[in-house]
Amino acid sequence: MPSISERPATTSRKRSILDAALACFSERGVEGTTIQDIQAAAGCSVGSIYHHFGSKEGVAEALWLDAISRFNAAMIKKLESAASGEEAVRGVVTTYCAWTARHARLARFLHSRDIEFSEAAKARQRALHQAYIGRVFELFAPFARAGEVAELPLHAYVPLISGPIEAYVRRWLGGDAPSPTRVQELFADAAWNAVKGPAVQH
Amino acid sequence: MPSISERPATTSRKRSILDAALACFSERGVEGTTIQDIQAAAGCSVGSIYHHFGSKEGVAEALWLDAISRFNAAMIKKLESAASGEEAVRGVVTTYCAWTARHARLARFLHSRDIEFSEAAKARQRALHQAYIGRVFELFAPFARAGEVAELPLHAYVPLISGPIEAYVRRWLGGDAPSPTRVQELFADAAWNAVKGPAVQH
Amino acid sequence: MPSISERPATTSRKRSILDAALACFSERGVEGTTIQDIQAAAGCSVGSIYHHFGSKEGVAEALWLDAISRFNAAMIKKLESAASGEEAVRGVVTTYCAWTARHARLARFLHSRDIEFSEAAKARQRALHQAYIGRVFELFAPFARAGEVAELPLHAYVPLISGPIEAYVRRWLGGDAPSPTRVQELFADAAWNAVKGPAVQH
Amino acid sequence: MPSISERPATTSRKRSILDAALACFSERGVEGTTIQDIQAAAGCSVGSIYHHFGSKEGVAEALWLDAISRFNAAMIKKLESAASGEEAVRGVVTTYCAWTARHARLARFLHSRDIEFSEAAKARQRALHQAYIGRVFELFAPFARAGEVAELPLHAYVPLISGPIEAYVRRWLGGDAPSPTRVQELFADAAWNAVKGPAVQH
DNA sequence: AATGAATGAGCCTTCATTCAT
DNA sequence: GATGAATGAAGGCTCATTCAT
Repeated sequence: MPSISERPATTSRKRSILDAALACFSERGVEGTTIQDIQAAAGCSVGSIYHHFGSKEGVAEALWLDAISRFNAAMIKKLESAASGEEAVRGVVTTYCAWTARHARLARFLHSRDIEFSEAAKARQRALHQAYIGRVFELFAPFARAGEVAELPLHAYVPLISGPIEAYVRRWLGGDAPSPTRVQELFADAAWNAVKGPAVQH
Repeated sequence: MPSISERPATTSRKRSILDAALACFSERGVEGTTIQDIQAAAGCSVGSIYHHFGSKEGVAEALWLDAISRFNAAMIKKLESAASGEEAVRGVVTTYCAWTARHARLARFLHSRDIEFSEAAKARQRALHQAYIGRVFELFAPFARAGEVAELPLHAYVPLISGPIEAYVRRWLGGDAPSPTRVQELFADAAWNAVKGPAVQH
Repeated sequence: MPSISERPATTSRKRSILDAALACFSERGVEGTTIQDIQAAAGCSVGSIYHHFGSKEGVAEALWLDAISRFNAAMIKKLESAASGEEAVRGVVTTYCAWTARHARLARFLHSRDIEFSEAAKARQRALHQAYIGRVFELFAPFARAGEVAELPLHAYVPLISGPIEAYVRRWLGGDAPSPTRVQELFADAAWNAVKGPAVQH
Repeated sequence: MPSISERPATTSRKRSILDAALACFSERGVEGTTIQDIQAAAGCSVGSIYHHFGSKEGVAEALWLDAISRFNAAMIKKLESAASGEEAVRGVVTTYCAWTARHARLARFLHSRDIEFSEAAKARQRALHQAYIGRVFELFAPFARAGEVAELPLHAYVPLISGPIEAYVRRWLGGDAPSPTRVQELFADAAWNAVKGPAVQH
């Protein structure tokens, strides 16, 4: 089972290339960023990027998987400390807000849909996602069994809980809305209302 | 005030170029599509595209504004027939579902964020959006005044109502979830719960 | 059946690119020649080469097939006028000499083995070769039936007749031997001796 | 005078690099082979190749001179045991066949013409060749003086004797003809007929 | 002797755009 | 309006070579 924990530290050169790439990607998009851009930002040679990542796509993929791992780790950590269904659901919304605010560029990168990843990268992502979503459902299971959380179609939970805050954050990242911290309680309410179960007093 | 109605009829050549472009864009993305691709798909010459749209970006922009206009028109039409706040809110969700299902490629194109449009196009879009959102609030105003719809921060309404179904549809377009028609009532419930006002019996 | 005749005249731009490529290839080899070299020699743009030939390899292949066609045509023409087996065999040697002397750069290009052609090009070459070798055996058939030419393993004829002059010419093209015209009668004798049949007075 | 004998023993590391290089060269050609390819095939580091050979060209040159030395040694050994002109000439053909069959990859490498060697290497090669060809003519001299071998232009001997079998072997190496052992007697006959002198009964 | 990360000049190729017909 | 050959700037990538360890 793929690990959900923080990725191990990479060599500083690899790390600095990823950091430089993120800066470039969030300024000009992935397609709009050239290898020259990354190389100049990282203060290394073109060859070094290819030595470590094989291709420009390889850099984007490494960054993508890295970002997913970090996000998942933050979310799991929060859920592991939740003592009730409500706390868990509200935690998803607030953690989404907090992580996104702290890692705005990484979040923008994860939201961008102008990348076509290799099959290998997508497979790796699916593995990460399976491990992640499996753990999430595992953590929610007790609350579901207790009737705190309603029984809904499996694919409905995530959109119902995260959809509003995702949509809001997208607008915020695009400069079309104020900071999400100002609405997070409101959106946490909505998320909880959308999935709370029969055992909860209405 | 920019028109919200259906796009004006264009020459059949322009139309066929837009159709070809949409097919290419949804297969390979905007950046991934070349003028040659569009030209081959439309069965015309390169020069013809430049004659009608001036540039590749011009094609994407025309298609973008066209899609927005069509979507907005469908939504406004639905809202104009809503007799209550609940009917209006649920109408947003179901119309979003229905339009997206009927125009999947166009929806995917609108969802893609790999385009950097010209200032002129963005201005035109803003104008369309202002007209649209203005009309939407105009149509909701009576229900808000009657307390059917809650008073919330302005930027919260759209994410709360459309966020879940948008998130779901994104997954569906990506092949990761079943057809949205199966969950649209559930999501309409959630939308209504999220914004219904004090005048409504809970 | 593929034509053995001279290839039809191509547009002058294509022709001038092929000519420039030949000049470059014979000076620096195929691997050693860059697209920039060809472009500069042809006085055209980089794009124009790609427009007509698709790739650097495409240029080399077109030149290769062109050279083969021309050589084959010259050889067939000579053989069609041969009235006896001896005349035909000696004709192969003298035509080889003459064509090679007149088209030294093309001959050097055909002799170079530093090219790896595409399957499509190799298939086209095989077709040309089949048509050529078929016609050659057709023209030799009467002399073979008459006993003027000996019965030998099929794969032995060409090496026995052309091998010595080919080896000599290779040395000449490499600057290691005098002009082949000075030895062509000697090599024609050897070729005829190697394949003449029982019906010939020894 | 440069030695004609078998190459001196090298360290096993140098040997394994040369073997790996030969394998790569015969699969992908010299230009098509990278230092990385050789390094991977030899199971050593990039630096090690540079330590031993100085450059990629240095590897090819060492292999080239090694192959030439080996071939020459085999040929000289055969000629030293020839008791007559005919035996010598036939020996050239059969030795060419045998050596080529036993060292197919090395033979293919010697046949390839996609290498541009350094002046130093070419000088070394010329020296080897002078020593070799000098020894060959020395060994043929008695037979020539006795009239067993005809008086011909100097540059004609090698093409007349070796040309057919070279041409045949080239086709065999290219997969276009059966094993040369099946025609070697026939080609030996032809070689002898091409150069036998007046003292021989026709 | 061995290692392999780092370098960077240079190459092939793409593709939006132009313009003469 | 339509055509498509021509253009050339710009980008991704390769790979021989170096050098600190």
